[in-house]
Amino acid sequence: MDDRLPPRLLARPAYVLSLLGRNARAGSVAAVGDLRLGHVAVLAALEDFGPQAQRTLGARLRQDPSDVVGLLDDLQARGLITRERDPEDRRRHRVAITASGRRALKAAERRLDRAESELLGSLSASERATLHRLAAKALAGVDPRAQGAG
Amino acid sequence: MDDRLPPRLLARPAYVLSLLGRNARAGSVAAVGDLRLGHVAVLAALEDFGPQAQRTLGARLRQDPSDVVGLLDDLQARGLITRERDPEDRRRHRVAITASGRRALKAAERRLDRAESELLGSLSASERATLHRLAAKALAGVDPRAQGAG
DNA sequence: CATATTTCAGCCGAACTGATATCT
DNA sequence: CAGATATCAGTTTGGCTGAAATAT
Repeated sequence: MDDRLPPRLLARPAYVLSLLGRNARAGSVAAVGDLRLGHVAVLAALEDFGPQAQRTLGARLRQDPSDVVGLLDDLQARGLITRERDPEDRRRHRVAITASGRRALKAAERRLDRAESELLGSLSASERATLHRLAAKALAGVDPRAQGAG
Repeated sequence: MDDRLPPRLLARPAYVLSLLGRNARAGSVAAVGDLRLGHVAVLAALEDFGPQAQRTLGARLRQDPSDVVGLLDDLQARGLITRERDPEDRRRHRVAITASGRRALKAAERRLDRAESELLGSLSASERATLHRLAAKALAGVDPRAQGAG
Protein backbone atom coordinates (compact mmCIF):
# COMPACT_ATOMS: atom_id res chain seq x y z
CA MET A 1 0.00 0.00 0.00
CA ASP A 2 1.09 3.58 -0.56
CA ASP A 3 1.52 5.04 2.88
CA ARG A 4 3.99 7.78 2.14
CA LEU A 5 3.55 10.98 4.09
CA PRO A 6 1.59 13.70 2.28
CA PRO A 7 4.04 15.86 0.24
CA ARG A 8 2.24 18.92 1.50
CA LEU A 9 3.26 18.03 5.05
CA LEU A 10 6.73 16.74 4.19
CA ALA A 11 7.36 20.18 2.69
CA ARG A 12 6.97 21.71 6.14
CA PRO A 13 10.11 21.81 8.29
CA ALA A 14 7.96 22.13 11.41
CA TYR A 15 6.06 18.97 10.55
CA VAL A 16 9.18 16.97 9.76
CA LEU A 17 10.84 18.21 12.94
CA SER A 18 7.77 17.30 14.92
CA LEU A 19 7.78 13.73 13.55
CA LEU A 20 11.52 13.39 14.01
CA GLY A 21 11.19 14.64 17.57
CA ARG A 22 8.49 12.07 18.19
CA ASN A 23 10.82 9.35 16.90
CA ALA A 24 13.68 10.69 19.00
CA ARG A 25 11.52 10.53 22.08
CA ALA A 26 10.05 7.11 21.34
CA GLY A 27 13.46 5.61 20.60
CA SER A 28 14.95 7.07 23.76
CA VAL A 29 12.02 5.88 25.85
CA ALA A 30 12.43 2.35 24.53
CA ALA A 31 16.18 2.51 25.19
CA VAL A 32 16.16 3.53 28.84
CA GLY A 33 13.63 0.88 29.73
CA ASP A 34 12.53 1.01 33.34
CA LEU A 35 13.27 4.70 33.82
CA ARG A 36 11.44 7.30 31.78
CA LEU A 37 13.08 10.19 29.97
CA GLY A 38 12.09 12.69 32.62
CA HIS A 39 13.89 10.65 35.25
CA VAL A 40 17.10 10.59 33.25
CA ALA A 41 16.84 14.33 32.60
CA VAL A 42 16.54 14.97 36.34
CA LEU A 43 19.62 12.88 37.08
CA ALA A 44 21.51 14.70 34.31
CA ALA A 45 20.62 18.12 35.70
CA LEU A 46 21.69 17.10 39.18
CA GLU A 47 24.98 15.75 37.86
CA ASP A 48 25.66 18.87 35.79
CA PHE A 49 24.61 21.52 38.30
CA GLY A 50 24.84 19.80 41.67
CA PRO A 51 22.21 19.79 44.43
CA GLN A 52 19.40 22.23 43.80
CA ALA A 53 15.79 23.08 44.62
CA GLN A 54 12.90 21.40 42.81
CA ARG A 55 11.77 24.63 41.28
CA THR A 56 15.20 25.22 39.74
CA LEU A 57 15.23 21.67 38.46
CA GLY A 58 11.87 22.15 36.77
CA ALA A 59 12.90 25.43 35.19
CA ARG A 60 16.07 23.90 33.80
CA LEU A 61 14.29 20.91 32.32
CA ARG A 62 11.30 22.89 31.04
CA GLN A 63 9.05 20.82 33.23
CA ASP A 64 6.23 22.01 35.41
CA PRO A 65 7.02 21.96 39.15
CA SER A 66 3.92 19.84 39.72
CA ASP A 67 5.34 17.16 37.44
CA VAL A 68 8.77 17.27 39.05
CA VAL A 69 7.22 16.07 42.30
CA GLY A 70 6.26 12.70 40.87
CA LEU A 71 9.57 12.18 39.10
CA LEU A 72 11.43 12.80 42.34
CA ASP A 73 9.10 10.50 44.24
CA ASP A 74 10.03 7.68 41.87
CA LEU A 75 13.75 8.42 41.95
CA GLN A 76 13.78 8.71 45.72
CA ALA A 77 11.96 5.39 46.11
CA ARG A 78 14.75 3.80 44.05
CA GLY A 79 17.46 5.49 46.08
CA LEU A 80 18.77 7.43 43.07
CA ILE A 81 18.30 10.86 44.67
CA THR A 82 17.92 12.33 48.14
CA ARG A 83 15.43 15.03 49.07
CA GLU A 84 15.80 17.07 52.23
CA ARG A 85 14.72 20.47 53.52
CA ASP A 86 17.17 23.24 52.73
CA PRO A 87 18.26 24.50 56.18
CA GLU A 88 18.86 27.98 54.76
CA ASP A 89 15.33 28.31 53.36
CA ARG A 90 13.00 25.71 54.75
CA ARG A 91 10.43 26.26 51.99
CA ARG A 92 12.83 24.52 49.65
CA HIS A 93 13.77 20.92 49.15
CA ARG A 94 17.40 20.34 48.40
CA VAL A 95 17.62 17.53 45.84
CA ALA A 96 20.88 15.65 45.30
CA ILE A 97 21.98 12.68 43.23
CA THR A 98 23.31 9.60 45.03
CA ALA A 99 26.20 7.33 44.06
CA SER A 100 23.70 4.80 42.82
CA GLY A 101 21.96 7.58 40.89
CA ARG A 102 25.24 8.34 39.14
CA ARG A 103 25.60 4.74 38.12
CA ALA A 104 22.02 4.66 36.81
CA LEU A 105 22.69 7.85 34.84
CA LYS A 106 25.78 6.41 33.21
CA ALA A 107 23.97 3.23 32.26
CA ALA A 108 21.08 5.22 30.80
CA GLU A 109 23.47 7.39 28.82
CA ARG A 110 25.09 4.37 27.22
CA ARG A 111 21.65 3.16 26.17
CA LEU A 112 20.74 6.58 24.83
CA ASP A 113 23.89 6.55 22.73
CA ARG A 114 22.71 3.43 21.00
CA ALA A 115 19.22 4.86 20.40
CA GLU A 116 20.83 7.95 18.95
CA SER A 117 22.83 5.85 16.52
CA GLU A 118 19.62 4.32 15.27
CA LEU A 119 17.85 7.65 14.99
CA LEU A 120 20.63 9.24 12.97
CA GLY A 121 21.82 6.08 11.24
CA SER A 122 21.15 7.42 7.78
CA LEU A 123 23.33 10.50 8.30
CA SER A 124 27.10 10.82 8.02
CA ALA A 125 29.07 12.08 11.00
CA SER A 126 29.30 15.57 9.55
CA GLU A 127 25.60 15.58 8.68
CA ARG A 128 24.77 14.60 12.25
CA ALA A 129 26.91 17.42 13.56
CA THR A 130 25.25 19.91 11.22
CA LEU A 131 21.75 18.73 12.14
CA HIS A 132 22.63 18.94 15.81
CA ARG A 133 24.11 22.42 15.48
CA LEU A 134 21.21 23.84 13.47
CA ALA A 135 18.58 22.24 15.71
CA ALA A 136 20.31 23.71 18.76
CA LYS A 137 20.44 27.12 17.08
CA ALA A 138 16.75 27.02 16.20
CA LEU A 139 15.91 25.90 19.72
CA ALA A 140 17.95 28.72 21.20
CA GLY A 141 16.03 31.15 19.00
CA VAL A 142 12.71 29.93 20.34
CA ASP A 143 13.91 29.40 23.91
CA PRO A 144 16.71 31.86 24.73
CA ARG A 145 17.53 29.85 27.81
CA ALA A 146 18.59 26.89 25.67
CA GLN A 147 22.01 28.44 25.01
CA GLY A 148 24.77 25.90 24.73
CA ALA A 149 28.45 26.29 25.43
CA GLY A 150 28.89 27.58 21.90
CA MET B 1 18.13 32.50 37.96
CA ASP B 2 20.26 30.15 35.93
CA ASP B 3 17.82 28.00 34.06
CA ARG B 4 19.96 26.91 31.17
CA LEU B 5 19.47 23.36 29.96
CA PRO B 6 21.96 20.85 31.35
CA PRO B 7 25.02 20.69 29.01
CA ARG B 8 24.92 16.93 29.25
CA LEU B 9 21.50 16.94 27.61
CA LEU B 10 22.22 19.74 25.14
CA ALA B 11 25.08 17.58 23.90
CA ARG B 12 22.56 14.97 22.74
CA PRO B 13 21.10 15.49 19.26
CA ALA B 14 18.14 13.30 20.18
CA TYR B 15 17.34 15.47 23.18
CA VAL B 16 17.64 18.73 21.24
CA LEU B 17 15.52 17.31 18.43
CA SER B 18 12.95 16.15 20.93
CA LEU B 19 12.71 19.64 22.47
CA LEU B 20 12.66 21.33 19.07
CA GLY B 21 9.93 18.96 17.93
CA ARG B 22 7.94 19.83 21.03
CA ASN B 23 8.29 23.52 20.22
CA ALA B 24 7.33 22.88 16.60
CA ARG B 25 4.20 21.12 17.72
CA ALA B 26 3.26 23.66 20.37
CA GLY B 27 3.75 26.59 18.00
CA SER B 28 1.70 24.93 15.30
CA VAL B 29 -1.06 24.04 17.72
CA ALA B 30 -1.27 27.65 18.88
CA ALA B 31 -1.28 28.85 15.27
CA VAL B 32 -4.14 26.78 13.93
CA GLY B 33 -6.38 27.72 16.84
CA ASP B 34 -9.72 25.96 16.77
CA LEU B 35 -8.53 22.99 14.74
CA ARG B 36 -5.87 20.69 16.11
CA LEU B 37 -2.82 19.50 14.18
CA GLY B 38 -4.32 16.10 13.49
CA HIS B 39 -7.28 17.75 11.80
CA VAL B 40 -5.05 19.77 9.50
CA ALA B 41 -2.96 16.70 8.69
CA VAL B 42 -6.09 14.81 7.67
CA LEU B 43 -7.19 17.62 5.38
CA ALA B 44 -3.69 17.78 3.87
CA ALA B 45 -3.64 14.05 3.16
CA LEU B 46 -7.06 14.23 1.52
CA GLU B 47 -5.98 17.16 -0.61
CA ASP B 48 -2.73 15.48 -1.66
CA PHE B 49 -4.03 11.97 -2.31
CA GLY B 50 -7.74 12.42 -2.92
CA PRO B 51 -10.58 10.43 -1.33
CA GLN B 52 -9.36 7.41 0.61
CA ALA B 53 -10.24 4.92 3.35
CA GLN B 54 -9.70 5.76 7.01
CA ARG B 55 -7.13 3.03 7.41
CA THR B 56 -5.05 4.46 4.56
CA LEU B 57 -5.37 7.89 6.07
CA GLY B 58 -4.11 6.67 9.43
CA ALA B 59 -1.17 4.82 7.87
CA ARG B 60 -0.15 7.90 5.89
CA LEU B 61 -0.29 10.18 8.90
CA ARG B 62 1.30 7.70 11.31
CA GLN B 63 -1.82 7.82 13.41
CA ASP B 64 -3.63 4.91 14.94
CA PRO B 65 -6.91 4.05 13.15
CA SER B 66 -8.75 4.35 16.45
CA ASP B 67 -7.65 7.97 16.71
CA VAL B 68 -8.61 8.78 13.14
CA VAL B 69 -12.24 8.10 14.02
CA GLY B 70 -12.49 11.02 16.39
CA LEU B 71 -10.67 13.41 14.09
CA LEU B 72 -13.08 12.59 11.27
CA ASP B 73 -16.07 12.95 13.58
CA ASP B 74 -14.97 16.50 14.35
CA LEU B 75 -14.24 17.40 10.74
CA GLN B 76 -17.51 15.92 9.54
CA ALA B 77 -19.47 17.86 12.16
CA ARG B 78 -17.91 21.05 10.75
CA GLY B 79 -18.67 20.06 7.18
CA LEU B 80 -14.99 19.94 6.22
CA ILE B 81 -15.05 16.32 5.06
CA THR B 82 -17.61 13.77 3.94
CA ARG B 83 -17.66 10.14 5.00
CA GLU B 84 -19.59 7.51 3.07
CA ARG B 85 -19.46 3.78 2.55
CA ASP B 86 -17.26 2.73 -0.33
CA PRO B 87 -19.65 0.95 -2.76
CA GLU B 88 -16.80 -1.27 -4.00
CA ASP B 89 -15.95 -2.54 -0.52
CA ARG B 90 -18.63 -1.77 1.98
CA ARG B 91 -16.31 -2.38 4.94
CA ARG B 92 -14.57 0.84 4.02
CA HIS B 93 -15.50 4.43 4.51
CA ARG B 94 -14.57 6.67 1.65
CA VAL B 95 -13.42 9.99 3.12
CA ALA B 96 -13.28 13.11 0.98
CA ILE B 97 -12.49 16.77 1.55
CA THR B 98 -15.22 19.35 0.85
CA ALA B 99 -14.89 22.78 -0.72
CA SER B 100 -15.16 24.32 2.71
CA GLY B 101 -12.53 21.86 3.92
CA ARG B 102 -10.16 23.14 1.23
CA ARG B 103 -10.70 26.68 2.37
CA ALA B 104 -10.04 25.69 5.99
CA LEU B 105 -6.88 23.90 4.91
CA LYS B 106 -5.56 26.94 3.06
CA ALA B 107 -6.28 29.19 6.01
CA ALA B 108 -4.54 26.77 8.39
CA GLU B 109 -1.53 26.57 6.09
CA ARG B 110 -1.11 30.32 6.08
CA ARG B 111 -1.14 30.27 9.87
CA LEU B 112 1.34 27.41 9.94
CA ASP B 113 3.66 29.43 7.71
CA ARG B 114 3.77 32.15 10.31
CA ALA B 115 4.41 29.68 13.14
CA GLU B 116 7.22 28.20 11.09
CA SER B 117 8.82 31.60 10.69
CA GLU B 118 8.86 31.98 14.44
CA LEU B 119 10.25 28.50 15.01
CA LEU B 120 13.12 28.97 12.54
CA GLY B 121 13.52 32.70 13.00
CA SER B 122 17.11 32.44 14.18
CA LEU B 123 18.21 30.56 11.06
CA SER B 124 19.13 31.92 7.65
CA ALA B 125 17.24 30.69 4.60
CA SER B 126 20.01 28.30 3.68
CA GLU B 127 20.28 27.05 7.25
CA ARG B 128 16.55 26.39 7.28
CA ALA B 129 16.84 24.44 4.06
CA THR B 130 19.73 22.39 5.43
CA LEU B 131 17.94 21.66 8.69
CA HIS B 132 14.85 20.64 6.76
CA ARG B 133 16.79 18.41 4.40
CA LEU B 134 18.79 16.65 7.12
CA ALA B 135 15.75 16.20 9.35
CA ALA B 136 13.86 14.65 6.44
CA LYS B 137 16.79 12.37 5.68
CA ALA B 138 17.05 11.22 9.29
CA LEU B 139 13.29 10.65 9.41
CA ALA B 140 13.43 8.62 6.20
CA GLY B 141 16.15 6.48 7.76
CA VAL B 142 13.99 5.71 10.76
CA ASP B 143 10.72 5.48 8.83
CA PRO B 144 11.36 4.31 5.24
CA ARG B 145 7.85 5.36 4.29
CA ALA B 146 8.75 9.00 4.93
CA GLN B 147 10.46 9.30 1.55
CA GLY B 148 10.07 12.71 0.01
CA ALA B 149 10.24 13.83 -3.58
CA GLY B 150 13.99 14.05 -3.45
C1' DC C 1 -15.07 -19.85 8.91
C1' DA C 2 -11.09 -16.28 8.76
C1' DT C 3 -9.93 -11.59 7.49
C1' DA C 4 -10.35 -6.49 6.98
C1' DT C 5 -12.25 -2.03 8.45
C1' DT C 6 -14.21 0.93 11.58
C1' DT C 7 -15.58 2.03 16.19
C1' DC C 8 -15.56 2.12 21.18
C1' DA C 9 -13.71 1.86 25.90
C1' DG C 10 -9.90 2.39 28.45
C1' DC C 11 -4.82 3.14 29.76
C1' DC C 12 -0.54 5.88 30.05
C1' DG C 13 2.89 9.60 29.64
C1' DA C 14 3.39 14.48 29.00
C1' DA C 15 1.95 19.02 29.90
C1' DC C 16 -0.85 22.02 32.01
C1' DT C 17 -4.29 24.60 35.71
C1' DG C 18 -6.01 25.63 40.18
C1' DA C 19 -6.02 25.01 45.03
C1' DT C 20 -3.67 24.16 49.41
C1' DA C 21 -0.07 23.73 53.04
C1' DT C 22 4.28 25.32 54.50
C1' DC C 23 7.60 28.63 55.13
C1' DT C 24 10.03 33.51 54.65
C1' DC D 1 0.08 40.26 55.44
C1' DA D 2 2.25 39.10 50.60
C1' DG D 3 5.36 36.07 48.17
C1' DA D 4 7.84 31.70 47.30
C1' DT D 5 7.98 26.61 47.38
C1' DA D 6 6.26 22.15 47.17
C1' DT D 7 2.33 19.23 46.79
C1' DC D 8 -2.15 17.47 45.31
C1' DA D 9 -6.28 16.95 42.34
C1' DG D 10 -8.03 17.28 38.01
C1' DT D 11 -7.98 18.28 32.76
C1' DT D 12 -6.33 17.90 28.04
C1' DT D 13 -3.94 15.90 24.32
C1' DG D 14 -1.45 12.35 21.74
C1' DG D 15 -0.55 7.76 21.25
C1' DC D 16 -1.48 3.27 22.27
C1' DT D 17 -4.21 -1.63 23.33
C1' DG D 18 -8.07 -4.79 23.22
C1' DA D 19 -12.52 -5.93 21.98
C1' DA D 20 -16.75 -5.41 19.44
C1' DA D 21 -19.57 -4.52 15.18
C1' DT D 22 -19.88 -4.66 10.24
C1' DA D 23 -18.70 -6.39 6.01
C1' DT D 24 -15.95 -9.45 2.58
